[in-house]
Amino acid sequence: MPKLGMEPVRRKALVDAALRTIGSQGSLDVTMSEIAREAGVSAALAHHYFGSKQQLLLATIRALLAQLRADAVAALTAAETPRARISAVIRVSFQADQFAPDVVAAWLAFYSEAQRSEEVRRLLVLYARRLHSNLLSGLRPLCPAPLAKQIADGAAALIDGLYIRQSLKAAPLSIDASVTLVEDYVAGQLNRQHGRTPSR
Amino acid sequence: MPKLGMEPVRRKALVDAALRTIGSQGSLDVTMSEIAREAGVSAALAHHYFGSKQQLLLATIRALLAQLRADAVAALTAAETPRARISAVIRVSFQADQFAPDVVAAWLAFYSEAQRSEEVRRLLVLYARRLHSNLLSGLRPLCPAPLAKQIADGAAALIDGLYIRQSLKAAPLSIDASVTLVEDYVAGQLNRQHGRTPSR
Amino acid sequence: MPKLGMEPVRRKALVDAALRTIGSQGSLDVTMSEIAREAGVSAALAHHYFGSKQQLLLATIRALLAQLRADAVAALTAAETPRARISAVIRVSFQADQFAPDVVAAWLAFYSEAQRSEEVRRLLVLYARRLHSNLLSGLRPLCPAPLAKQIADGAAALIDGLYIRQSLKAAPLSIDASVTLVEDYVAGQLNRQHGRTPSR
Amino acid sequence: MPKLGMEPVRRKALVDAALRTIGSQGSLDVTMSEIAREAGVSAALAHHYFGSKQQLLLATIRALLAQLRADAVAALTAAETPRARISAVIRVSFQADQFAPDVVAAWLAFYSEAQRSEEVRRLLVLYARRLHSNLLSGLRPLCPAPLAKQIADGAAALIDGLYIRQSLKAAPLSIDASVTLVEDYVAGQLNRQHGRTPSR
DNA sequence: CATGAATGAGTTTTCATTCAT
DNA sequence: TATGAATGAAAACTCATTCAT
Repeated sequence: MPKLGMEPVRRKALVDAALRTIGSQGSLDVTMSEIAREAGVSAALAHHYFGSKQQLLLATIRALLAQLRADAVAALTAAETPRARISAVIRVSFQADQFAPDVVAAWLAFYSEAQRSEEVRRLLVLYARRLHSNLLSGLRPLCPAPLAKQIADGAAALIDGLYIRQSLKAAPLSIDASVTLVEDYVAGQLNRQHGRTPSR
Repeated sequence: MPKLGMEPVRRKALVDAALRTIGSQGSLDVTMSEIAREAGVSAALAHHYFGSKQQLLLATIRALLAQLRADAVAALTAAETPRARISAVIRVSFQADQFAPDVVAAWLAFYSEAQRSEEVRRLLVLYARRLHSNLLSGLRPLCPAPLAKQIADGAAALIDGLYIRQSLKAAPLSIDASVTLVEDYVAGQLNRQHGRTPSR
Repeated sequence: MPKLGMEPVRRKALVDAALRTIGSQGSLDVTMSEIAREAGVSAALAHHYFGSKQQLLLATIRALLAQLRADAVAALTAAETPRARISAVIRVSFQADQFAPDVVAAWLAFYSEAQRSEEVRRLLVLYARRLHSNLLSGLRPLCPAPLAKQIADGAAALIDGLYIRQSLKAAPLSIDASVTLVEDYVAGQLNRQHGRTPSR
Repeated sequence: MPKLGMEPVRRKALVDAALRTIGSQGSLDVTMSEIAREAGVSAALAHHYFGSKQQLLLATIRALLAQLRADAVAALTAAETPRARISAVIRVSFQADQFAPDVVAAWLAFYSEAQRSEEVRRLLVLYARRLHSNLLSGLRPLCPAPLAKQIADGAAALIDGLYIRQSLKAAPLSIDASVTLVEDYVAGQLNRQHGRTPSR
């Protein structure tokens, strides 16, 4: 008995299933059948709704980024000072569900895919820019523009690097330690503006 | 025109071809045929010498890491002060050939593969440990152990993060800028030891 | 034009095709493509339904044995005296469709495969046991247990030996001659119980 | 330092290696490389001497049959009465080295191959005829021609059947029991000539 | 005499995708 | 809306065979 209005339900189920499957296998090399089975539908249905595996993958990445953006927006809205905005951005990046091994593995797979798919690349660049600009919005009031930009670059890289290292599951830093590391970086760099110029 | 003693020649040619192919496609999803063609031999020969695709891939990663290690050893040997050791490690990580888009793409692919292959994971963990300990060897004389460890963690993550961002090819930091970023991080953190304890 | 409920139809078609192909080639070294072509479907479909070549092969042997068993059961049920049971078992073993060159060739191939596949071996041992016990059920009322067992061993071996010789297609014994040979063996051995002990 | 007169040495080594390899794997699906390795030479050399895998296989069967024939000739020569000739033939068929699992497995593989190779078939037919005629030479003096032929057929089939059952390695009859079984068959049939006609 | 080097042809297997129902 | 049926295309891997040395 086909129900009406199933489309959004199925789409979401499939996107969720895709994320779970990719996360648990740590690779985009999952089959449509696996994803569909995980979602409890046939592979043909996944095709019906998304047209192709690539499209389902893109939808999945978009969903992940949308979630992250929503969390970031919420956190930024709640922050009352520039410094608090910075901390909010950092915290969101390491919040439990984003930093879970599955999700980290999925992120990695997406980065890898970005080498081949211009569209995936575009999405990740978007995320990178957003992270950068979110950090910047907190840093700009606190230091000169060039330094703010540099700190934002560094903090963003640090966050991504902690993700990648997390994916190795060896000597993994805890969420707290990760947050501390980035906070310290920002603090250290903000401090420097009053001291000597950068080394090297 | 078969010549004798071709085995090492072919092995190297295949490993090099694999790295090039993986780098240019940004994925381990390259076929043995592609790699073999790139190396100018038949796919059967690649199997003959490496037994399986997986083994050729492992040999490729090992070669990449071996090169990196050799460079690091050379750089560390030449360094005369602890501070110089740190800079040497940083510089090696961003030296032109390692930071080339192809190589960065290959790295990313390897990280992704580590999710599925215990052996690949082991190799990357090894690299991570080595980077960490190389940094530590320069940091230990300069600050208390806990701080040294933390800075090493941060610098390593920063390096990896700059790699990952490089792979997106958007707003890419130059080699120099990348080196500066890490140097500044280390400098900033070493500075902090005289101030208050890390935030949080 | 996909129809529903094709699975059992295809499975049977593939098993039949496998038996025909193996029989006509006299070897398990047939390709999935050949079998699939014979069944009028794609090789991919054969994999879809059986998972692997080995599984299709096993299903084929099982089908052959199941047929044989069904025939034996029917024949045994119809037999009214112990002696008739023995004759029934013998007759079934040489019934036209089992003794056809194709089927004999397939049997041979299966025996050969049993050397490598524990599962195939198990199936053939099962068949051997059944043949033995079917013979025994007729023999037991007619002579002491040890002799019954010996006659069953001999008759079973004789049957198998006639099969193997049949496969050479040289100086082939007819079905009737084969049946007579085994019947005579049984008769001769049953006779002996009243005479001297076995020679040697 | 190539030695002269190596040809017969290598040929024998390869044929022996082939028999061992086929026996241990229970199949003709052994590779030239395996055989060559077992013989301690390169696969190329095997080709050099035999031209093709098929030729090496044929040489191997011929060697096996030649050995069997030599044993039979020796045993027949030693036998002084017709009855003793029969027993000699039986004994040779079950002598330890022929009845070893490896050799039995090889035999089976050859029978299977006979379905595809006319040449292999010819060789096995030859063996079958020889066995038949060897038995006949002992039987002819003891009973009328038609019965002699029938007993020879039966004994030969019994021998082959015991081989095939041996290959299953389940409830295997010992060499002695196998010999007894055939002897009893012959004795029983020779006896019958004085009694009633065959049943059925 | 002997072999390492090399490959073409072939086989199993996987999978995204299509289609009729 | 949903799916079972079906396949073409591609990929890893194997192996007998050839050839130059």
